[in-house]
Amino acid sequence: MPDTKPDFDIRAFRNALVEWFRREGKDYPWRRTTDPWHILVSELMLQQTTIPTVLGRYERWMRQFPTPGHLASVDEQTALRSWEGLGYYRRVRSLQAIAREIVHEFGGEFPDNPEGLKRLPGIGPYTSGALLSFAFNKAAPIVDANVARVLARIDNYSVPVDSTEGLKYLWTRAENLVDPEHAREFNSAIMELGQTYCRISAPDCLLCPVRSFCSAEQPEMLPVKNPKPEITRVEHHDVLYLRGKSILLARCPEGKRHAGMYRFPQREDDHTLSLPHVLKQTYSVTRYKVTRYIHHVTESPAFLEGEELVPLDKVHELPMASPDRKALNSPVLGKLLDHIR
DNA sequence: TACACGTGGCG
DNA sequence: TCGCCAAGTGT
Repeated sequence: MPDTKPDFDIRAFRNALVEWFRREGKDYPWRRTTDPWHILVSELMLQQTTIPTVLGRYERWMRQFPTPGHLASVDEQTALRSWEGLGYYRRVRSLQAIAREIVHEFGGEFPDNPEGLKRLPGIGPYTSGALLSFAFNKAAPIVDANVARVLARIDNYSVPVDSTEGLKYLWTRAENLVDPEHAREFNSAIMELGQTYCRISAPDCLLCPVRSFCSAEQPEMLPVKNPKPEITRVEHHDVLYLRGKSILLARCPEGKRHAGMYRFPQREDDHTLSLPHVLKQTYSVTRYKVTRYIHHVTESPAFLEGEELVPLDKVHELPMASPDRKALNSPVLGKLLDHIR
């Protein structure tokens, strides 16, 4: 068992890590607060998203929605629009659902225990631990990709970290290691170690503050992960249809990708496909590599479910996924739109 | 359990 | 150009 490794001095490990963090830890906006609302926003933004991306968005979001009440009171479209470009839009729906629950059910107070937190949508074991430690300084474990890498290397652990067995091991190990006296600093430290010295490629073991605790023989080979699904190429054909000073857009249905967001209407009929395209885009979305053609349609198509004409001066208010926003802002479409404005 | 869910940066 | 990856969760 991980907690019974004979020559591993847990207290010394905690001290080395926390002291390193106090010396060299970075200063992020979300490390300057213990307000659970601020911590929650930062954690949801940071899920599968890089720190530079979040640094470019976090403070503006907090100015717009400084309390749960501010997000609870706007409509979903406004919330989605504010999240635009960050991806994984379910996160902002969860955030708004949580905000409304905090305001209307919990009198504005966050739960400070794992049972209460994990009942909230979008909060899993990682985010629960992050809130408990970063906001409430409680000795809750966290395991994210950084912690998994650090722990796998420290223990020279070669079971896939995304397997059931691997996850169980890592969470148990994280729970044993977390410093009960300095949970906030310890969890920040172990994550930051994974981003700096214990990085994925070319780890800098010579400068690592906990190198004397590490068993890794070939750190660059750890952690082991399960293989990823293959990439599938797909083609989409969409239409640009303008009438007066409006554009035809489709609202994505609930429960599907980009739910609640607006996109160019899709068509697969032979007539549409026979028209020359005004724009060709390629982009990746999860396991798909998409080639998307936008055809300029001049005769009114039959409107399908969820499609509506949107005045061009309102388009900027609607939430759109990045490829659609980029298409709309592209020079070639811009020229067409300017022509009728 | 395996897959869906976005995006941008980097080697 | 391409594959990999990031402070994961829901189903």
